[in-house]
Amino acid sequence: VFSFNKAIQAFSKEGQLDNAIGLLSKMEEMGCKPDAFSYNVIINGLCKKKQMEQAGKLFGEMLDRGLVPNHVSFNTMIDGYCKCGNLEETFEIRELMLKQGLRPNLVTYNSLINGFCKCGRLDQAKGLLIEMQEQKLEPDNVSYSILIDGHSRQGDIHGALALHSEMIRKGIEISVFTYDVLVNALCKQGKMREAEGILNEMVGKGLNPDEVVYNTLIDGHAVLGNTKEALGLYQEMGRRGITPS
RNA sequence: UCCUAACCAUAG
Repeated sequence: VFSFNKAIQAFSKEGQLDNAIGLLSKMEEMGCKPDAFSYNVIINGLCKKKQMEQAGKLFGEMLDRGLVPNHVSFNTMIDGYCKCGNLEETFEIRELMLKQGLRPNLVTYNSLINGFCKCGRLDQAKGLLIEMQEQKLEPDNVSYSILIDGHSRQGDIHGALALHSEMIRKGIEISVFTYDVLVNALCKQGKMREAEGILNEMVGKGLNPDEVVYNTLIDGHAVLGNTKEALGLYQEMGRRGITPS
């Protein structure tokens, strides 16, 4: 089963989902029962391609076969529906999940919060943040990155920065990824000085800025027509040993 | 071995 799952993973990664699905019957013939993992990988591939009808079909097939879906199975489906903007379906999945005796976990909430943020439904996203805490789940740096980005997309830079402060207050780790989101939020508002302040903050904390931070800053300057600054940052990235893509 | 977040790239 392990080997077949590896192969299914390989096909899925290449986007060759038909071949991956073909392996399900093949492994069956050879006496290897596909497990939830086998299905999860393929369903995730379909979700990434936004083929939710197919994903739902396979999910149903998994249940019909008597396989027990796990957190990853449900989270994958929820994320898929979120990415397609079909938030209604996520409630159905959540119900199914509870019927299976599974409580939403951190990834479930993060996926949902992302879905609502990307649809501009920030209030509901924040409601989910509260709900998860009521469930004794602590939001992590992913949760906050999603929300910071969500506020940024709505043009609410103050809300975004408030979340940054909240992370500091709560002692939640601010990763390079989170800094990328913050820098992007400021750049999108044309607040280049502040954005570079964040860059300095991360360097001050001993974190290594990555290529994305520089891409973000360079793009911010480019949009404003600040060629000199953009070029300066390009050179700075070289000095830091970052290879531009 | 499987699930969640960011930039350039929903390119006018």
